[in-house]
Amino acid sequence: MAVQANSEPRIPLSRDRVLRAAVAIADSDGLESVTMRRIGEALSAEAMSLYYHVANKNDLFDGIVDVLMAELNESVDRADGEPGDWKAAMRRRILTARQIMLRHPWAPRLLESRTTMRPAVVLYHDRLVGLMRSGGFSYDLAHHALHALGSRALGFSQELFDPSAGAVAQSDRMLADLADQLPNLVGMLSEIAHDDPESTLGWCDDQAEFEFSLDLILDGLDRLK
Amino acid sequence: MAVQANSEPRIPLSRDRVLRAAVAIADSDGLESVTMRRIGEALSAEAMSLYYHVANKNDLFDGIVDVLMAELNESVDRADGEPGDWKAAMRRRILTARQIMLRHPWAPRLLESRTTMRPAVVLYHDRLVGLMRSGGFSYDLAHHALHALGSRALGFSQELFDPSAGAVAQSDRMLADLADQLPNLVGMLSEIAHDDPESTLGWCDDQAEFEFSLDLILDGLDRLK
DNA sequence: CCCCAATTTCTTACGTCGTAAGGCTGCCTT
DNA sequence: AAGGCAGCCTTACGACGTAAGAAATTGGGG
Repeated sequence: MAVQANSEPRIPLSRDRVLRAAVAIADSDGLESVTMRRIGEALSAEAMSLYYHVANKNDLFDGIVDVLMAELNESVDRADGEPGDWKAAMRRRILTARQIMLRHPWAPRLLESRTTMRPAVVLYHDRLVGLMRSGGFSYDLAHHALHALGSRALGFSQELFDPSAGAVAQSDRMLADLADQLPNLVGMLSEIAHDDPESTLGWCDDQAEFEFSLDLILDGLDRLK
Repeated sequence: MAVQANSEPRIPLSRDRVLRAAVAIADSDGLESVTMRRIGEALSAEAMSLYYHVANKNDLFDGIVDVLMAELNESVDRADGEPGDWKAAMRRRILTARQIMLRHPWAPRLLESRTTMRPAVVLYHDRLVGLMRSGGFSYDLAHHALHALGSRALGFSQELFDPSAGAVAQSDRMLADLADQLPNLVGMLSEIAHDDPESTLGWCDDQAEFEFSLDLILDGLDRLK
């Protein structure tokens, strides 16, 4: 094509620019819109040019995780240093991490899809173990704790039911049809459904449920200490 | 092409045959190998023929979930009826569900990817709520419990680190390099790593960790009852 | 039996994706 | 000045999901 006729002074590509463009696309249009050609377009370059800065799509996704986790670790470290016991410190750290995740709805799916461990993810968990150790945890219990928290340690929890608008509507109809087959859920939903009308955020569980579950686990660990 | 010269008596396609073929492919070669052309090949048919029995790939995946959950609900119901309080009953149900998940390593990823609720998934959770209700839970606490359990209710928990062979080897090298930057994890792993050599199953956390976390949550709920 | 209509399957084709292979260009060094 | 190499581009291939419509099969009524 050899466009570029417009005499813009061509900013050179770089891994960082590629990754940031990818994050921007994911933020605005979702992870499935993050495509080589689309990133190229955003950078006024050709898709194949990206391969000079990124080995392949897997490496690209790893890089996106790195960018995300850099932002997350920075925020989390900033929220650090305030007083409190291990439980308060972990709670603060995790809820701060959650803020970042809420800014990037694609992040949970991406993190779960990665098979290679990224240093920044490991580093985040190292700090969590540190907090637990200084709170009197044995290594063994801290290890159990990481498993028990799972993705909640990073501020999210995958929800099997997505209570977003469409899904709820569909499920309402279904529950009406199968009301007699699902007595317990029907009862539960009729009692709960309309109490917190708009606290859910689509992809994620709502904040109150997250905090409830987090505290349940932290308190449980406290008792085993 | 019009092969089929071989006068095999052509078994007609059906939604069920398509779905079962898809499950078989996922079991043997992974979810990413479940492709329209591949399913067709397995059934000696063309890819486009599948569309008469399945609306599109999304519908196909929904159908796979249905097949999976049918197997799961059947197993879970069979394990039912034995004595015990709500906690023992839920434990048994969930660990039975886990058995099915271990047979289908692709199931967690698939379930997390579905945005529409499938009836069989809802039904499974209805029974869980029923167990909790008969154990003295309020609807509100049962609701919290479902959130707290998350995917663990179905017998799995997504692990951020995949402790499979390759990843561990890579991480070992990384931990050696960054040992001073990750003091807590290095300490933890050196104490724990070689105690349970082969209890991990690759995609999933190992059984002991799962049960620890499950009991942590169930005990925590018990205390809130 | 044959014929017709409905059901089921196949053919062809399009647009999208990731990326292999290799060509062009301009700066940096000697 | 010449050569080299870093950076970017062109072209092309083989997957993928699936739209559109043609072909083949099947079952039922003369």
